[in-house]
Order: sequence, then C-alpha cells, then structure tokens
Amino acid sequence: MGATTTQAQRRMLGERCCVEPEARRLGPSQADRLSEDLKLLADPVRLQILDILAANPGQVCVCDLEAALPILQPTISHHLGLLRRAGWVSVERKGLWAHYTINRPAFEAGRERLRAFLEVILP
Amino acid sequence: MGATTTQAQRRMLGERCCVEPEARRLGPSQADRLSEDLKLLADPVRLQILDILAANPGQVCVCDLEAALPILQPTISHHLGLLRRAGWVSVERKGLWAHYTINRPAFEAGRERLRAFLEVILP
DNA sequence: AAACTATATTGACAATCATCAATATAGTGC
DNA sequence: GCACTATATTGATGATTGTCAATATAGTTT
Repeated sequence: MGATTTQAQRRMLGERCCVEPEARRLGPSQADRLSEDLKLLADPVRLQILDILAANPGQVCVCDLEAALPILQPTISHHLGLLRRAGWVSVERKGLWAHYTINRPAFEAGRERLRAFLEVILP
Repeated sequence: MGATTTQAQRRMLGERCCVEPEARRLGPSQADRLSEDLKLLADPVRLQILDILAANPGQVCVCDLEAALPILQPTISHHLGLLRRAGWVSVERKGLWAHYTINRPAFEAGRERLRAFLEVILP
C-alpha cells in the first residue's frame, strides 16, 4: 500500500523523475574551457583566416587577408588579436609587415580537446 | 632599370604584398555552415546537456537537466529548442515528460564536418 | 471538472560581439 | 625631418545571445 509517491515528493527527497543520472563526464569548468575554444572558432571570418594561414604557411601578412576577405583592416586586426591572445596564431614582424602563422602546439591541443569531447559523446 | 614598384602600385595591379595566395580550401558558404555548427556547440550549458544526454541514453527528461544544471527551466527549454531545431537532438513525449536523445546521424555529420576542417588546417 | 504537473513560449533585459571610422604607432624611403 | 605605408588600438553602434519572470499548453489525477 501507500508506496506511491508524487513527483514533488520524490524531488524533495533529491530523486530524479526519470533517471538516476550517471556520473557526468564533463564538469562545469571543462565545459567552460571547451566552450572558449569553440567560441574562438565559431566565426566564419576567423575560420577563413585560419584556412588561409594554413594554405600559405609563413607567408601571410594582414594585407593579404584584407585582399581575401570582405571586411576592413581594423576588423581583421581585431580577429587576429583574438586568435593571437588565445595563442592559436603567432606574429613575426618583418619591416612594415606582420606575418601570421598558426601556432601548431596550441592548435593541436585545442583540436585534441574538441576531438576527445566529441568522441566521448558518441563513441 | 625602373623595375622597382611601390606597394600601392602592386596592389593596383591586383598583386599581393607578400604572397600569391593559393586556392582557399574553405569558401565563405562552407565557413558559414561550419560556424553555425560551432556556435551551437560553443556554450557551456549546451555542452553539459549533450554530455548528460550521452551518458544516459534515452532516459533524460527536462527535469533531470534542471536538477543537474545551475539554470532555470525556461532556459533549459531554450537550449533544448536550439539543439532540437538544429536537428542535433530529438524529443519523445511520454505523458507529461519529454525525453531527449542525441540524434546520432545529425551529430555525426556535424562532427565529421568539424573533423575534416580541423584536419585540413593542420594535417 | 478542478487541481496539479512538466514543458514550451513570450517578452524584457543585460552582456557579449562583429564591424567600422578615426586615430595611434612604428617602420620605410626620399 | 617629412611623406608614406602597414598594422594596432580606441570608441561607437547595431546585432545577437543567455537568462529569467510571467504565462501558455497539455497531460495527469482525483
């Protein structure tokens, strides 16, 4: 008898309505970290910048990007600044020009974090 | 003689200052598509939702997520709506409850787009 | 039918962000 | 030094976004 409990009663006992959740594999701080990586990638201009840098290793200056993309120079510098401060790209000054390259270790580390997450989600 | 050209002159001839850019491997429309995928992932709450859904396949209702995350129910429904409208998760109504699951084909397609891009960037 | 419950939607608000114009910085060449 | 060039920074603006309170919808239980 009386073994029936309402949803509200079960909630007050700390129970779930549908499932006893397993240990989560992604804590809040890891989620924050991963979302930082993803936010940095989640812009079409920055994706194209990375593509151009990768296709022309060690040779791309800001004016090349300006010629290749439909945005003005300050905006390109803005995106490069975000990528640079996150460590994903490096600059080498040569006279007036600034040559940008992808920072391999940082890029590979971010890619690995992302790959690991996506693999855990659906093996 | 006279073979010296200014940067401005070279730009008017359509030349680049530093590099003759190779064909780009990521066009604007592909960049838009990819950034849509990435924007959807680039939120710590949505990452944790996906993690919980993956760890408890076919059993997670909204109230479970509400119990597991530090945000209120309308916000959870908001994030689930974004994932649902993008096709990444599916709902199955069971009485009052709504059970969410990751939509495997859509998730794998997005993951593959992302993996392919990251692989092209730095092989 | 009436009370209750789980979820979805709407509207408002604050925060973040992409973009550009204007300006600053720093190197080059006369 | 002076004119010029490439890049960075600052400040402003419009758009997007995450969050919540309030409300709506729909299923359940008595």
